[in-house]
Amino acid sequence: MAKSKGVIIQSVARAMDILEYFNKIKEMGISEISECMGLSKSTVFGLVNTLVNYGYLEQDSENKKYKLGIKLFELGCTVEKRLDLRNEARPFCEKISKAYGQTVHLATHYEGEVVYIDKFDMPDFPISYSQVGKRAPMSCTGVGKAMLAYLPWEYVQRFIVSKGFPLKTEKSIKTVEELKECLFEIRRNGYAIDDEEILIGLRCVAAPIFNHKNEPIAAISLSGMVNKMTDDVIKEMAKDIIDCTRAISNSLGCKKDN
Amino acid sequence: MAKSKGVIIQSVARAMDILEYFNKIKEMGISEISECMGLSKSTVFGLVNTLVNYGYLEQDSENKKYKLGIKLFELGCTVEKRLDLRNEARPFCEKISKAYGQTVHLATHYEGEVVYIDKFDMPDFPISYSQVGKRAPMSCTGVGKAMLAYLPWEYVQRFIVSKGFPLKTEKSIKTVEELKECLFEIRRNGYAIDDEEILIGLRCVAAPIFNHKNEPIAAISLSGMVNKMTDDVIKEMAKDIIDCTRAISNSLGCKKDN
DNA sequence: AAACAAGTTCGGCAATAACGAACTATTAAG
DNA sequence: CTTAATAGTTCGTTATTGCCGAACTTGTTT
Repeated sequence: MAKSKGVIIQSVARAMDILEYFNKIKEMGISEISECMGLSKSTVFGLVNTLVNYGYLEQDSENKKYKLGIKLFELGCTVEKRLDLRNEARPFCEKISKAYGQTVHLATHYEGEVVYIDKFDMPDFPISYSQVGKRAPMSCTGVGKAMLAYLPWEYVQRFIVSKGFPLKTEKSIKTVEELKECLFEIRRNGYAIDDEEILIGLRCVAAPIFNHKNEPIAAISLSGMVNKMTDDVIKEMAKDIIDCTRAISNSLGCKKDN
Repeated sequence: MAKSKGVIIQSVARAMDILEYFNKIKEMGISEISECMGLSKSTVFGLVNTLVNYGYLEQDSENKKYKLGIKLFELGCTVEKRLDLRNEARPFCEKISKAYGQTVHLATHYEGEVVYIDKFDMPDFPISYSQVGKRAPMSCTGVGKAMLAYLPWEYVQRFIVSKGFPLKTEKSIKTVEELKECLFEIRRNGYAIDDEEILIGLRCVAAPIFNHKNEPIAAISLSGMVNKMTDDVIKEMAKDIIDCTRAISNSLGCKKDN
């Protein structure tokens, strides 16, 4: 399932494949899992039973089906606290979201994917594709491209180019040349634009956040419907976003202005 | 490590023991883990390497140490969304917290322990023992006792009595008789009081939340310093908390008024 | 009441995880 | 600058342990 590097303990890998499955399908029984994963019922039962014992899965007493357990919430909270970036960024994101009345995303990257770690939605125009904790392709999002532009080319090569470009819409980046050109422009401007590349009708402006080692560890974006996001508006937004990301970067110990 | 029920897959159990460890000590190396768990370095390496491959652990590129990975944040967020209780309760908690200017906790229970799922802190008087995602003993907390009072006695027996009573302060419940007496009174009053039973100087009032099956699945508490929490104040607070928990219980499909 | 479906248990075989030792890499000390 | 020490990683062997198929149990449907 996952790209194996070095020693992989089969049963542990299978257990985590099962958890992964539950991240998509929230409730499943033993038979269902064993069918999906091509394992015998008894094997799955052993794994699931172990996961239940540790609180990673819970069994519904009514329909006997299993679901993700509260232990994952517990561990997830621990990780969340480590993301102190989130706390640093929160007031800035809130402010900018209110200022423009648009949705703001805060995201980090992990192995070539965007992971949303915070979101300030507009009640009247909620964006459903992004949810805190969820992933999205880097090449189709403003936040993703903003980070890619400042990541070493080996990273881009390894996690983006070699995997092929996911086509979310017909405007999504399709080739390496396109990507290179786009990243070059982002570095020149200091901000990234997503012009209906993940969802038709949606445009975003994003800028990267740097840590003390000057690595782009996150990004912030403002998203809105195409008709409201004219070139002039975007330019204005970009200024404010860059002010924000610079301030956050500084608070994380970043010295330079990228 | 954990109480084994049925088939337990050793390597999976060990992998989860490792994750558990990281929930306490945030950064560890291979040698450190292998020492703590009494396993050979190579065994630990295999497990850790598998966990890294799946994003459950991450290795710091500088000091080579490992820490909990972002995948846990991802799965934790999925679990969090399932806790729709949290969303239902949030406006009520916020309101009551503001009304009294005191800290409000929302907690559920799992295997005889309280798990905090939301918290509204007072900036000028933050309570540090409770953090979202963390656990606490049921017998020492208002929220815990409020739920225990309405849980079947087998539950109390199995998870509380048989485990012994944790003594957080000298006022913590020490005996079964004390507990029985206390739970009886909670049922009579409809609310629970924690009088410096988890932390000296802290008093709480709590009431349980019921689901559609009339099971006490959560509780809300108001906490404050002893001098502010006089008997009269507590009685007044109790009324408001019960109003809240009744409303939340109803929104979860609970018909009865307990 | 019987047939079915889903969860759970059992026993035997062989794959696999565990271990110790050897090998790097990095850091501390002499 | 050399050596020692510490921590991370790899390898090969062995028997432990996890895997499977089949049987058993429980509950539901026709």
